[in-house]
Amino acid sequence: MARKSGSNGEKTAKQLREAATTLFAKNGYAAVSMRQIAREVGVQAGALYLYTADKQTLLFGLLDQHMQDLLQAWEARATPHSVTPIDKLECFVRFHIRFHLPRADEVFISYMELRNLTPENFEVIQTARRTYEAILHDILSAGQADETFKLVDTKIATYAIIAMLTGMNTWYRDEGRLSLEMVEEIYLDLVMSAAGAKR
Amino acid sequence: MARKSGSNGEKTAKQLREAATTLFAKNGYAAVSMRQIAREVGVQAGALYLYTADKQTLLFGLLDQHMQDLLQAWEARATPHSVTPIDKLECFVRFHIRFHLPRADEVFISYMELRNLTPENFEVIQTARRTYEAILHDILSAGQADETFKLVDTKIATYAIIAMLTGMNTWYRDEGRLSLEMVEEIYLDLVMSAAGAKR
DNA sequence: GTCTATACGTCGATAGAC
DNA sequence: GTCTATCGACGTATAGAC
Repeated sequence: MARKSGSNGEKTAKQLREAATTLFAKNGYAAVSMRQIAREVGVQAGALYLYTADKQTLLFGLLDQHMQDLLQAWEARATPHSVTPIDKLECFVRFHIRFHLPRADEVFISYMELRNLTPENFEVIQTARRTYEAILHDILSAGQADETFKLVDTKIATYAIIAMLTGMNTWYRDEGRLSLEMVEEIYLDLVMSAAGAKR
Repeated sequence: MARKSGSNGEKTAKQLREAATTLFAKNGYAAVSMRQIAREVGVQAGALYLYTADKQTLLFGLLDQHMQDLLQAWEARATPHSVTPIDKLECFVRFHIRFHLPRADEVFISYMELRNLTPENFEVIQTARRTYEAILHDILSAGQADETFKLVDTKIATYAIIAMLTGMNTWYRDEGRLSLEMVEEIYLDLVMSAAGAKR
């Protein structure tokens, strides 16, 4: 119920998000026109405005959804508080890779199109990003406190590890030399070593 | 000689490159118009075409210059072949940070605007980038061979280390908590640990 | 819900005066 | 070397028919 007879609005809305994600990732927000998106969806340009107030809102919706998905996915799989910092760090690394690797387009635009957000929208995304960074920073701080990690600066280590992990999306290809599982082990080793963790 | 009387073309050419770099970094290639750039330079839009064939050539020129500067700067300070892998890695890390940190805008557009290059221009930049990556990869491979480093995969370690180092540009501010020298030491420690180097 | 038609602005690039 | 003027195309977004 509550569905209008003969309409397929939900399907169109989904197609719109998918087409926008793909096109923004490939060509950039500013370089993609509403006409292009409409062509991909299979409707006329004017029809898109039934699903988004404007182009900016469309972009923000994609980024906001991505960040919410990320934080909710973490909450849904967060390890109990009883585990050691090393276990927590391993959990975080594996989570980060498994979440980000299959979402290349979303991750890409979430980093590349930040500057195309209005200041208000930018702040919302930045807040979510800081929340995510704080997860890793808390783990590193705890490990630093009980001397399982040896870090000069936990704040910079947080940035460095996230940059290292996310950089994976720039080179990883499904058909490539390495499977997802192998990539996970390799990065896990790099992160543990960088943190100075004894394993 | 060879300078036309009364002209200030060289100064304008330089201003054009600087304005384009700043604006592309801040707003993105696709979002910046030739009229905006002209306004920044202090000339009319038409006058820009005395200095660049078109907008694409302008972008490519900036990226190509940046990559050439990078590779030439490395050659100019390359350590003699006699040093150990650890010394070489330290040299590379310090070089990378000192080169990239003061060039935030150039580095930013060199990563963000790759997709706005024509395929031919993209290939030129990619080749230069692979040349730079090979420098680090050679160092890691040598250290792996003589067992000063302990890496699961030198190719991925290369990507990971460069991503980690370059990520610094997203958070570093001159007025921030840490000086360039301190950042250098912190990242050096992270890289050495990640490589499994005994120091 | 989707269409056509269109308002209205800006774009990259060029022509020709000075 | 720089200007003004302009071309033709394309941009976002809206109005109103169906």
